[in-house]
Amino acid sequence: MNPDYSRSIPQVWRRMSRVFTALGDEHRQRILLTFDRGERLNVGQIVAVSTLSRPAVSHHLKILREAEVLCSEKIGKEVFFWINKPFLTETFGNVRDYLDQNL
Amino acid sequence: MNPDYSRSIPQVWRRMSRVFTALGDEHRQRILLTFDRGERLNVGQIVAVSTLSRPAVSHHLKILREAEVLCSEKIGKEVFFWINKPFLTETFGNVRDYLDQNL
DNA sequence: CATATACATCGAAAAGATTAGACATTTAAT
DNA sequence: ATTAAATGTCTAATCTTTTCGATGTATATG
Repeated sequence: MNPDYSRSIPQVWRRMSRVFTALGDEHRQRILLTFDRGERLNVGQIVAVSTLSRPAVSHHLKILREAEVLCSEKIGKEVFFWINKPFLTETFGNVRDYLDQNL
Repeated sequence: MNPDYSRSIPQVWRRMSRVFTALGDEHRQRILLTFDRGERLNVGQIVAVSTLSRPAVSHHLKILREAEVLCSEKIGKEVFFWINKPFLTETFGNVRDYLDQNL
């Protein structure tokens, strides 16, 4: 048993924590799955297929961006989002490796 | 763009959703990381290293069990928990494969 | 059978997350 | 300089999750 309740969360888990939280919400999962391969979507497009208001979508996009699940770039008046696929692939791989090696 | 906002969550994601939610909470992450390799812990042991009350720990264990992150078995008066490592390894692998193939 | 142990559940309070309207900001076009 | 378009932020209401004391249930033990 690892009793070190205060310092026990390793780095790979800390970074993953926000990913778990970000993807634990069904609206945010739907946003993620709205993207086709390599596609970039602006906020208006995401709002258009969502059932939520624009502020709500904006809120969820912020959480996804802060978790590094999505990247964003402002071009003119628009803000484009896309999936941070390298990060997600690496992170899920890391978690699986951590499981294999430590748990 | 995938505009099918209502039916778009694939099976692998539906099952994963509860895992994300379960692991999105820091208390539940700490519980998971309390286990050593292949170890089985009873509720009392988990409560002992936690900063939470027994009902709170019980609540989190229920969520982890329902997400299939942990397995449990009652033996006598005690309930033992252990990490469902095969499921976690498989599920994180599935998610990574899904990312590679679809996003 | 009475008591103790280990755990789960109930219920209410507290904390936190989500939501949408109103407002603010940035950028482009006239 | 005005106006319009795209997006972000603020705020308050609502909803959900978390929390713990109290109570309930199952199992073992004297």
